[in-house]
Amino acid sequence: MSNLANELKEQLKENGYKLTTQRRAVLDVILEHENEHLSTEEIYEYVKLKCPEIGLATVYRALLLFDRLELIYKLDFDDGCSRYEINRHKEDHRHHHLICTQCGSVSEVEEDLLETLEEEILIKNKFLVKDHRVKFYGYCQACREKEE
Amino acid sequence: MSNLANELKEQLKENGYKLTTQRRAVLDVILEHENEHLSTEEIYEYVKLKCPEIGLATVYRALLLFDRLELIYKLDFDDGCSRYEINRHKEDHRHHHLICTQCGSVSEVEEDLLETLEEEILIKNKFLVKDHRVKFYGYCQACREKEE
DNA sequence: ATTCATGCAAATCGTTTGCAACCCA
DNA sequence: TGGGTTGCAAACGATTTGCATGAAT
Repeated sequence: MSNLANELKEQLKENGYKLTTQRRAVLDVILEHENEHLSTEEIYEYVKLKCPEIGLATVYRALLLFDRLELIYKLDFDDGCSRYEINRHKEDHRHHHLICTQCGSVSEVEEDLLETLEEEILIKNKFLVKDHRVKFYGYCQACREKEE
Repeated sequence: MSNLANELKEQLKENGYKLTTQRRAVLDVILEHENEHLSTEEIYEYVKLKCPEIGLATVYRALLLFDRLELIYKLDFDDGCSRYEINRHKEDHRHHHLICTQCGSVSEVEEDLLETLEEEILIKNKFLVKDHRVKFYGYCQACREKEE
């Protein structure tokens, strides 16, 4: 059993949940497709290759659970469905998304320069920021080159 | 007719759309409830006071149109429905949202300190940022005071 | 008059839920 | 064994669409 599988097992046990074949399969698919921002339906299609009998509802339930346990992150790229990525928050691998409004591609930035802004917010708004989500909209390199 | 109504009329005419009573009513409601982040259903309820015969579908269609014309902004606070606010982008009144994960309240920050980050993104990622959306999650003042 | 917009109801889509059968701890 | 978990199908809620009627330019 891999490192991550063990970690998952522990996380589930701590909260009184069971490590089932289906849950393993769902997490494995997300891990095998890092940076692809798979939607629930896409995850379902991939999981079916390993687990042909799995139901869509089970995938939804697994994703809901992983999201609550903060193993994964729900993303919203305004395309009408939920997408997910592994939560690397604890390792401080926070990143933001660059969404190209021309071709729809999504890439990532590793930067995190929001600390100063968060300090200001605490002072001015008395609001304690614990997390943030940032989406940048614009034109990717490929689209900009095509434009010329 | 107010400034904004005129602006709306012009925006619609430019694109070959008509200024109908219903569209006026929808925009008026959003304007009359600034900073309230009304959901479609809430907008519908308010609009019915002025326009009792209006159908929910018409509200959806008006909001879709205004969003495409960038008169309004669609917001997503993860509560399962679309919310909207007037787009003050052109006036550079850009703001971000502070979402309290305890009580669910949403407030606003006027700050915009992302320019430096956007410059860096252009250099490192060759991605030209035209717009961005930022959501901060944390604890509002009221909830933090209750905690103590 | 023409063309676009509306209201209504039905259709759609993503997601959730109830329940009997099932399986991990 | 027993309570969490699954698969299935039905239910759900938000949003969209088809169509005949109605209104704005």
